[in-house]
Amino acid sequence: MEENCSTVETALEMLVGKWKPVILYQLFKNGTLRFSELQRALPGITKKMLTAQLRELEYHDIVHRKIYMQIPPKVEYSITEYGLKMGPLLQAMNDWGTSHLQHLSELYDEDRKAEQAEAAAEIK
Amino acid sequence: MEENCSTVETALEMLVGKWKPVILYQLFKNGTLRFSELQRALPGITKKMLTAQLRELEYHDIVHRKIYMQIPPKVEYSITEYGLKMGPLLQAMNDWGTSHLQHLSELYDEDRKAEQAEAAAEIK
DNA sequence: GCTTAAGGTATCTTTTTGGATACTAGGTTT
DNA sequence: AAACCTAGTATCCAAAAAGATACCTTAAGC
Repeated sequence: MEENCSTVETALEMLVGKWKPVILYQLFKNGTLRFSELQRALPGITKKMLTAQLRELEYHDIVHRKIYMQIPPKVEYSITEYGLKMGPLLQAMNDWGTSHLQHLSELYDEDRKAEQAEAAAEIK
Repeated sequence: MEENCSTVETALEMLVGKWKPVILYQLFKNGTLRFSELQRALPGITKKMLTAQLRELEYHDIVHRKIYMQIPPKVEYSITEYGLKMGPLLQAMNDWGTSHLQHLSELYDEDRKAEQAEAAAEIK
């Protein structure tokens, strides 16, 4: 590991904020989506948030924004070629996250079960 | 990738919040540190924040808290055995972050250079 | 000539996060 | 008896992030 961890934080910037992971997920899955399609795919997101997150991803060269000059407007978003390189990292994070969820449930479900057993014993 | 991305968010929870990466970095590097040693290693962090971050890491079974019953108090923090398994993921994030920083600087430094060249051309 | 459409921006309010400061316990040192 | 030590809590306040809502554009359709 490095002397400081600003690089980890850089990686994190790409993913923090409640919406970026799911935006990336949608774009990785569907290839190309219009603004309104993304909005529909992300129940509860506001235009402001969606715009802000997409602009950050665009700045970082992860997402490409293609504007069609027509009215009503049409804008399509997709993962850039460079952005595709994030795939393995996202996959690794997803894998770790998956097994971590299981770890947590084993950890705390067992506590819960133990408490229930205890409670049951007291009733007797 | 999975149907939703809550697992990625789980992975992120372990790392978001300005302090967790550097706390983990210190503990991975040094093995075991007292509360006050961590505080010294993290210039600017308050006790409140340090405590909060450590408690979250402890809840997730990433960090172990060992209390010595003595006065003045002594508490040592270290990465759990389970937590060590995060090492490769942290490394992968660090690697991606490192190369991404370079990518960004290439992207935007070249713009700057191009602008400077343009400006120079206009002066002639 | 009013409405609808898409992709936003502007403004305000709420929520979340982080920080500053003061306080605690109780044995040891001065 | 006062001061110091460590590992915290408690309370209050500021800053940042997120959300709600209204508004803009310009062409087409009714």
